Amino acid sequence: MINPNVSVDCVVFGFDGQNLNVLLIEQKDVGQLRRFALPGDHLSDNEDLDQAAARVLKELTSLSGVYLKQSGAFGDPDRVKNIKDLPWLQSNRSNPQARVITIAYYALVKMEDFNPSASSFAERVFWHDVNSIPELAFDHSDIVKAALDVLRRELAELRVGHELLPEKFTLSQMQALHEAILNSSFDKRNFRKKAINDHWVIALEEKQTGVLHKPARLYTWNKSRAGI
Amino acid sequence: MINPNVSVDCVVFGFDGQNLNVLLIEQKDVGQLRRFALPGDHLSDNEDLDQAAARVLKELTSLSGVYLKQSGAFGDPDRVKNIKDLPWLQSNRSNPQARVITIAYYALVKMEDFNPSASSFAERVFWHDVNSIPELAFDHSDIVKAALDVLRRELAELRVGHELLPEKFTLSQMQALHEAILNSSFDKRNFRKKAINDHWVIALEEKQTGVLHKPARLYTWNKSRAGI
DNA sequence: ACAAAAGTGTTCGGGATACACCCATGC
DNA sequence: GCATGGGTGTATCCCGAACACTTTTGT
Repeated sequence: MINPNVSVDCVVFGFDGQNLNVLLIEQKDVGQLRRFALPGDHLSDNEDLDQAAARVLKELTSLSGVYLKQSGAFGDPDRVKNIKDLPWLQSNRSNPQARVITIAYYALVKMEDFNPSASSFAERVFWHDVNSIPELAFDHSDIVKAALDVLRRELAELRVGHELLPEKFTLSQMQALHEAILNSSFDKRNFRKKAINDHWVIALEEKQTGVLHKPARLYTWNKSRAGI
Repeated sequence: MINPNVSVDCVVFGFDGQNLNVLLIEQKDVGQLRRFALPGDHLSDNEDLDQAAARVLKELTSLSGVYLKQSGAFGDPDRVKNIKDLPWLQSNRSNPQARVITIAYYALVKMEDFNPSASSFAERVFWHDVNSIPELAFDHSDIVKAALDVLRRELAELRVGHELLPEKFTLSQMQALHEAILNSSFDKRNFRKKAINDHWVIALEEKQTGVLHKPARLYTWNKSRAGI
């Protein structure tokens, strides 16, 4: 049984080594409207909120094994009452009027690790650059904004981001990650000093191969230090 | 109509100039069990989560005009299934088995400003020192812990705490507030330097009266600076 | 030899910390 | 005059910010 009053929505941020993206779905809708939304659906009985988020994400996008963290609850009584959302609700919900409280989750993944693929509910699943998100269904734009805030705060405390780089990575890759998430840029020397002095990473006796420039030294996360 | 699946719980921190306390209720229970819990109840139709928190708090404790902020959602399917909670649920809920997802809110108040008084659901409403909280109903102990974490992070960024001091206050009072919330102590000189240099406060040309020692200078919040 | 990214050191200013004594008032 | 909290200054350290050139590899 599903719970008609409670849903979960997932804000999955994807990093491709360059830019930060958000995973969106294009919902099947009546008419030729293109509706973009976050992957989300109702809570089922006997499942935890965390489990629900993981299940829903997998069902809608085929992504699994993603570490989802709660980022807030959204319960405006009118959050699913906007006229623009009505056609979709009417063709997809047994009670389109029902009020829905949603619990938002967010996650960070390496885009290359996941091959999102659409399921029954979604016509299309795709990544979209986080800096130019189109209009989304319901209050999903607010949910993304809030999740991004939380993400940035967590990154500053190094509680997220470990899953976004390969096992062995270069400091430039790590810097690109921080720059993409925080949408800013840092001085290379200062960034490296900090990463090393604060023991975020451990230097390996290994270098990149196959690059057409000076190969960079590889590093790995200092697991005892970082919030892994 | 109330929503059987969603509730709000309020963690109201109270400051008396000395110590940090939490507002608890003693629920009416069958038998002679004393049950302590956070003020909380189900969401009603057509009310926002924020409104629900304010309403519930007022109904149960008579506190109103309190700025409540969300601190998390708790949705373990078994969070209201513990045997210790069953008698109360049976005598107070039409469907004691119903699963309940709760949205937690927290607030900070001056204890002297509020005279909590019990309502129908609560036998007693009282403040309890935050450092020695008794066992609470459901998962309310976890909710308090989580709220305290959020509160401390917000205080560090000076986003809370303004409502806890009189309009005009001394720097010692302010320091006591920070020390109570963060459960630590600071050097007087350094604390004052920071409060003044960072323009948290504005010095007034006024002094305390009626104290049996050197009267302290009074200050007020710098409203343009602080997150008021 | 050239392109492309890696790698590296120093200076400066500001904020956090540590620390001990005199001051104004009420009784 | 004594008890009580109010009030003040300085030295040190560490961190963050700014800033430009040389090195290594593949082609």
